[in-house]
Amino acid sequence: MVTIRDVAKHAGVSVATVSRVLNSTGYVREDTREKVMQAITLLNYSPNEVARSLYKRESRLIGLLLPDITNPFFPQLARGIEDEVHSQGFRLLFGNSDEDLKKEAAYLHTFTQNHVVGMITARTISDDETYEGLGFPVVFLDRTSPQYPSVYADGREGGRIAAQEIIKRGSKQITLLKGPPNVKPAQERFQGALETLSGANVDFQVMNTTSFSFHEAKKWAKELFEKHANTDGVIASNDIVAAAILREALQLGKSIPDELQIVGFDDIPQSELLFPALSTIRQPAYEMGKEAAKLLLKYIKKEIVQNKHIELPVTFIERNTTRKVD
Amino acid sequence: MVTIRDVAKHAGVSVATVSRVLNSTGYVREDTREKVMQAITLLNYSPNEVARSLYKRESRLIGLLLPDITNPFFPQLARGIEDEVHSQGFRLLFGNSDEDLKKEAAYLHTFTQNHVVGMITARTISDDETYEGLGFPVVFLDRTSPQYPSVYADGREGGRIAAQEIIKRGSKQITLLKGPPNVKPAQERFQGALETLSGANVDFQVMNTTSFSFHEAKKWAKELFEKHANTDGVIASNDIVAAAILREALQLGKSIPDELQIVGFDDIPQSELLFPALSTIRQPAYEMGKEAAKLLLKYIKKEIVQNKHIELPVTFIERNTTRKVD
DNA sequence: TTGAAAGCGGTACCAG
DNA sequence: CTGGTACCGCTTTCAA
Repeated sequence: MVTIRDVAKHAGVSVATVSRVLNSTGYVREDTREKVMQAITLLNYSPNEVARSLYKRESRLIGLLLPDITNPFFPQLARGIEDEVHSQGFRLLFGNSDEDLKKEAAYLHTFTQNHVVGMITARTISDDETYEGLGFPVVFLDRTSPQYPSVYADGREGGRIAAQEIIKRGSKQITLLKGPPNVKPAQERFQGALETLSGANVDFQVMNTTSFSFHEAKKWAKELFEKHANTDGVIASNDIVAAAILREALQLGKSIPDELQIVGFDDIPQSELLFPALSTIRQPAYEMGKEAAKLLLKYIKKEIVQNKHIELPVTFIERNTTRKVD
Repeated sequence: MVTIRDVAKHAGVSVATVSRVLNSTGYVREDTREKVMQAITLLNYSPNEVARSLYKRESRLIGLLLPDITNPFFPQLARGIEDEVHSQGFRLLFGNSDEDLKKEAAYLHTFTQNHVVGMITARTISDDETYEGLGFPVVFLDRTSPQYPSVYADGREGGRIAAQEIIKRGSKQITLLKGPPNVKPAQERFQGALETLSGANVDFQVMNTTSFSFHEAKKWAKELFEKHANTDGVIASNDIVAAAILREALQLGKSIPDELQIVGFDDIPQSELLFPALSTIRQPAYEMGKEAAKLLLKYIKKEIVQNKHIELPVTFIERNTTRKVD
């Protein structure tokens, strides 16, 4: 491994000088700078991040904590974050929390022990004390937080829109899925939809689904049609569940969207490939990730931030599990 | 930040002693060990990974390079890796390469600069020189490599099985999708299927699809039925493309699987939620990730490894885009 | 069984 | 404009 000392020796200068040209700090005469640069390229030297990190007490690493990368909503987020962060020269220390306090604590520990300059967390359970006194900026993603900077989509509005659109298209006996009680964004969608449904001239029922997983989704779908065979509109808690319901409905021979309309939530890439293609409420996941990264980077660079809370719009993506209106 | 010196002072010993109890190296009398432990818990001390990493020239970080986490096959891999690695006390430095040599080089650089103890790469383009002289073990995932340890599924066999199963179920005019030419596993599947198809009593055509992306998938699907309207069996290069084809076929009013059979590849979680549920060749992605991590960890711990190449079996998952046989 | 001290590879202060 | 050097926090000889 070639060190700064090797470079200094080769260039016939001191390590201090090499450090200066490396970081473009302080004065360095042009010709010595060039000597140093030559030595650097000659030796193919590149500074040791760990040593730098030790002295400066900060690395170029950013912590990223997601509930579960296996949930199709998160890869988009992660990608948005990575693209932004990478373009600014930072790298990601990544972990899945499973919304498990123990794992989360382990990662927070890792992050501090490795001198990350900041972190992004998409945890949705609401117990913010865990994040106190961390010593580096934290951005919450996919949920609001009064104290912490955060980036999120307007879930409540999304819920409202979902309900409005399905009502507008003629469903009269709507089933609203509740989604995991501890996942805040899910509950906001739910509340939004509930709000609109309550005020509208339709019948509706709430079904208490408690998870998002692939496995469970099939279960909810079955249960839904057993309990509410006559429903003619479903507002699902996310696209996975919506896909499972669509599947079950087709299985039962229901015609979509004529007999039954379905609206999902998230707009994961796969939703477009379903048949009929899923109508859904889109959350701009990639952009959310990107915005979160930008926001964090501002804190890291100690720029002044105007809005510590960034809300991104949700939009109704009309595809073919809802009827057309004019 | 509380350092080893603080602990030493509190315990009335030297930093060397604290280090010894921390690492359980060398001799330390039981009662001094206890004094130290008390000081540690009292001060809530935990050692600085960066300092440790600098001296030892190795961290507890593992590099993970995936082509694109947004491709639904990779989150499973990533999760398998993370679970294993995390359980053994290691953490992940993660990046997407987009199969781009520049980005890849940037990450290799990051990994070395941050003293990773090893890395896993799922890159599929075959230019192994990039990985020479890295100074830490590398495990290739999702593809073979003669020199490097690697974990992969038997793609060729998968291709054969796909072809056998679709033939067995009566398709006579089969369309085989080629998949991205630079993605090795895709080409192996292709070759396997081609091999079986060539030797069988069926007509078939090869369609040259060059990517896996969601966006392109729809295009291939359209193109497929324009070019080969009379095809009665499709072997897709992965489940995304298969989903797009299923979608297009249903759109065109084809009855699945009676008129047209479709076999995918990968068995991503979503495939089960399609209607009809997708028959596919399963690659055990999670297990592959886990095995890759285990293999790497063996190298890291300098254990003797029996097989540097681990091949996992692929299996035909019979669902409803293929007909039943008895 | 313990402590002093020399690094690991950088950064930054201070003197010249 | 440049060099010497202390120091970041930990590990590991070496000597006591």
